[in-house]
Amino acid sequence: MSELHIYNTLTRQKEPFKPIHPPFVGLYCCGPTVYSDVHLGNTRTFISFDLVYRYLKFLGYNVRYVRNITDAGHLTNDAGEGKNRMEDQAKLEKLEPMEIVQKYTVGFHDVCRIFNLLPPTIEPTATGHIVEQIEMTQQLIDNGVAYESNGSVYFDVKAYNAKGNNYGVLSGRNIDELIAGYRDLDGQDEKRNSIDFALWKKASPEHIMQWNSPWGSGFPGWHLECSVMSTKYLGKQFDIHAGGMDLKFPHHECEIAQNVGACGHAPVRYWMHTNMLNFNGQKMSKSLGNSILPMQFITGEHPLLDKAYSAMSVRFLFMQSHYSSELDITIKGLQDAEKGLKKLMNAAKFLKVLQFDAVAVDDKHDKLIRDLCDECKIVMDDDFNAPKLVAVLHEMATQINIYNNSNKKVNNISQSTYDLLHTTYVAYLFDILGLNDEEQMGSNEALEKVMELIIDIRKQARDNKDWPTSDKIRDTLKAANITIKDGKDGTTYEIG
RNA sequence: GGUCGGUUGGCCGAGAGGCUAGGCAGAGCUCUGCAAAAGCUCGUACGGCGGUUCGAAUCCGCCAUCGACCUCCA
Repeated sequence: MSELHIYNTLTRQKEPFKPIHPPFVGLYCCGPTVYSDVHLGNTRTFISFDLVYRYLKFLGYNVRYVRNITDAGHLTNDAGEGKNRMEDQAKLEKLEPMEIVQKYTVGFHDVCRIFNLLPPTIEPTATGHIVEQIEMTQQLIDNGVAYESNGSVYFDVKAYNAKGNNYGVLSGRNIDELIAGYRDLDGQDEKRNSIDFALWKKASPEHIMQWNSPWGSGFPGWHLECSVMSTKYLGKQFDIHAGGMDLKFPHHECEIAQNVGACGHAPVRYWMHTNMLNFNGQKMSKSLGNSILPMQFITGEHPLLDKAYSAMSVRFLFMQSHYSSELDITIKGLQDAEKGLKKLMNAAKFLKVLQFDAVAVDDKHDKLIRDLCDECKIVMDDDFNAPKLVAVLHEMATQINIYNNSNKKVNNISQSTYDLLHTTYVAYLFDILGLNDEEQMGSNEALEKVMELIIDIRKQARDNKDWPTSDKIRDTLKAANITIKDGKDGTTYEIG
């Protein structure tokens, strides 16, 4: 039996996965900032860790999956001065900050549902943990690695390193080089060193989102909430921390420093980072005009898209590349994914109607099927290798199709192998890759009855060799986006 | 400038010192009133130059090239 290995970005190697307190596993993923729509790259990360969550559960672990909602406190330097994003956006749209938060949180959850993400077991918000953030800030001051300055509190990176710690362990940076490379930004004069980062930020009177603290009225710094919430729900040391590669520095680096500074030891055993998403070879960004929202893929309403693509096609496209690889989305890639997914779903349908009828077990073929089933676990155990799993599923689909073509009889493998094929294919395709059959989901009874009738009428016409009528039905339906499929065992239809 | 990753067949994308990845496209075939759909079969690639080795796409070095991060960002 293989065992799960995870590529740990902290140690830069693949390591066997040993939970701290089996069978429990703590998994933390940096969630979205709900001041605007989640974008697709963000979605890729969440889908990647949905896969991780699903697979850990499949392996029998009792997983607490925490994914936060950042609804306060992030700073932006766009205008040359520190401002609260939530507040900026609120002014633009003339809404209350919490209205913005609510709107985009709901939108985020819609996207999660459509892409078939399992909800995390806890989804804490930053604004719901202000007290804890103040407490951790105080703890860091007490421990001598943070200082108050003009109503704000900063993490003292040099003092932290002087205690034998290493700010830069995760991202491979060196603080002297960082200090040398920093450009001047407003508010730097409050800091002892340019690399010090805010734990608590003083709020000017016009800030709408602010809370009282021992240092005056203000709001928490960018990195603090994740340290606080992961510690609160997963403990001072937990198994897996996940996020996008671009969060490695400074966000995750700061998180480590905060946790070590407050608790005295490293918080996370395995760090996992997803790679970036591009569109037509370019980073997806608003400024380049190639940013497409997740929902726009579903509706097809975007100039760069030729048509609508289902959420499952997009999810499948993601599953065809490893989470740690860059992924370039193209129209061709979307089309390919659509077809590949359909093939896998068709095989799942065929699998349902196969009948077991072992006339003579062919040991060689029996082994072939068993090996394919075993391969599913082996490849997933290898750092969640979804693309390879997809390849194995395709090979299984071919075997299923061969049975389907031979009178739907499974006649050369043992009953137990047949059962294994059945459970394995379904488990990995639906439960682990998290794909579902959208065609089936979209079906409704009334339409099915109508189609049954139409197909029957067409059959009569065909039996009478009334080709004009039969072709008219086929062509008219085609124009209505319904494809008639004449098979060996009768006619079926497909929407789309 | 610093840190870290890529460069695989027509396209996408895994793998990794010798053993078929897989998908899409393409070709052939089966089915079929025609077509479509569906299915089966086939294809032998690893940026360049050196080196290590019995053997390298896989390891080492150099070069070229693309990109990410270093500032909010998944």
